[in-house]
Amino acid sequence: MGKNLTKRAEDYSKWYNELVVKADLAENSGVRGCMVIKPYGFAIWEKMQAALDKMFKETGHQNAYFPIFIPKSYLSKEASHVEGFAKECAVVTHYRLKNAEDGSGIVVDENAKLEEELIVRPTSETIIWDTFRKWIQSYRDLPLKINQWANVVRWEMRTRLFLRTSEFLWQEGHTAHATKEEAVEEAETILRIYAEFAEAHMAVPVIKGTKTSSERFAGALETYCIEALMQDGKALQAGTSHFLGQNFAKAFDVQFDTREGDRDYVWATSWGVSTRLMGALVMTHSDDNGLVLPPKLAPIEVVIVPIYRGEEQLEAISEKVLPVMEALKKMGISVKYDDRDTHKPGFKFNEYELKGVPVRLAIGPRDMENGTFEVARRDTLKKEIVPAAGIADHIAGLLKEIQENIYRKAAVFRDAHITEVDTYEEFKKVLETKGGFLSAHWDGTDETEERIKEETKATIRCIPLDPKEAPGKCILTGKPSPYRVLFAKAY
RNA sequence: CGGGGUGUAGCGUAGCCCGGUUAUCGCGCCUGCUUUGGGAGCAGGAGGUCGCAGGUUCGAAUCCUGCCACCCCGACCA
Repeated sequence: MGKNLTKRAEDYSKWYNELVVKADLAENSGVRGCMVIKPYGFAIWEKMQAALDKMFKETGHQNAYFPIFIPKSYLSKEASHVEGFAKECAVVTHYRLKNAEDGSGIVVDENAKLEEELIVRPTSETIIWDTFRKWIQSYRDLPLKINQWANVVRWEMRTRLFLRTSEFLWQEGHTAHATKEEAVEEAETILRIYAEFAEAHMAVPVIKGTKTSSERFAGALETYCIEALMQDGKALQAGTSHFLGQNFAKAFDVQFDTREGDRDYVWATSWGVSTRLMGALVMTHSDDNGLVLPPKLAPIEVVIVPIYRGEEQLEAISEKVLPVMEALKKMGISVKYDDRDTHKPGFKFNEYELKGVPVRLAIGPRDMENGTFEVARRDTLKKEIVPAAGIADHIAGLLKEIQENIYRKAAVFRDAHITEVDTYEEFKKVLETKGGFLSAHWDGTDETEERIKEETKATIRCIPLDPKEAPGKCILTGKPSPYRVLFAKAY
């Protein structure tokens, strides 16, 4: 990311905010940590949605929609769940306003107080499980695999654009299964889908793992996660998938008749990814010239900029451009022809670099003579002259290469920032100087994790799946440890 | 909720300490001409409750009091 980026969070945040605003992605709306997602940014989100939705449906999930308001009493049915969310809920207490008697404006009508307050959903487990009770009677109704695309509200004390906004968009999956094994398998399947989406579509390499008990979702028995590394050396939790056991089934009394004629509680999972992924996308690939978007998620994959003098030249150029656009569109590549005469080519070049458009074609008098296009790629900023004949195929290949290249670049960076450390001194030193993930031994206790967090601000991001058996000693206490876990400072 | 900081045009800002003509500059915007292969040049122009309310004063962006909003740090955070 380069010269403008330092290891200090406040500088990074400044850089990031500026980029996002300038890149037409989003800006603070001034509504308590919310964000306005501009059309260009939302187009990225829509592409993410489409790809994920396809993967969910291919694995037997169906979309549905549940209310945004949750009766307060629902939230308290699962003890650890309410404990985890109670402190960050927006509450609806009244349903009517009126004109103030002294004419000072609109006030809440105290006569319109709700019998039971409504919570603006911070997540939908409770209202969905209240519904699942009515939908599930027999093993024949299982598995029930539902996904919802929605907004949720969490009244965080401090917010950060994309990463922790008061309101955010996400998908939340909720499933019910007849057996524990099937539910665990579901949670792991979703984790694989998330990882595949992050790596193949977002070009963001991730580490799959499980959370320690202190970082686990409120109400879950196991939380699986994918963790990504940002360019400033901090980790970002990019998605979670939870095995909920029978906690919610018991809290909401969801029982079913088994094949054997018994009665049992169902086994549950829930999982989600949010607009935070867009933050991950920006912070993983962007450079000092602006966004770098992976072709698979770029709203515009190819932009064509004509360089001309006068109407006649533009018409002649357009004649060459239109067949290329047609050919690209036939291949399913999104292409924009920017023939505005209100901006000069140089301005457009910079604008589309800022927006992260993967490939830019330019065509001017010189190319008209030679029968060529100038092709520029966003990831390396390199330019080449390519014959017009067969250019669509060339571009299709280039887009694939860019998709792979930015993934490779991010993976090399990530791998270079996983450091094995064996002493607490080394741990602290690497954390301060290099950052990134620290692979270290831990004695498995909450107390040790807590103390390391207090002293260094690093947390255990995950216990990697299928850890190599490599016994060692906890860096803090020296007690035995079966395998290494990954620590990092996180967003 | 505690500590620190900032509010001046669409955006970024100078001026404030030490009150005094018409509130500074850059970007952007509008008009015209020339330009167009890496953010164009020149000329002209529009745009302001100086966060809000009150006070001191002949006079307040500037001093005083109160309030509000936002940012940063902390506590908090699938």
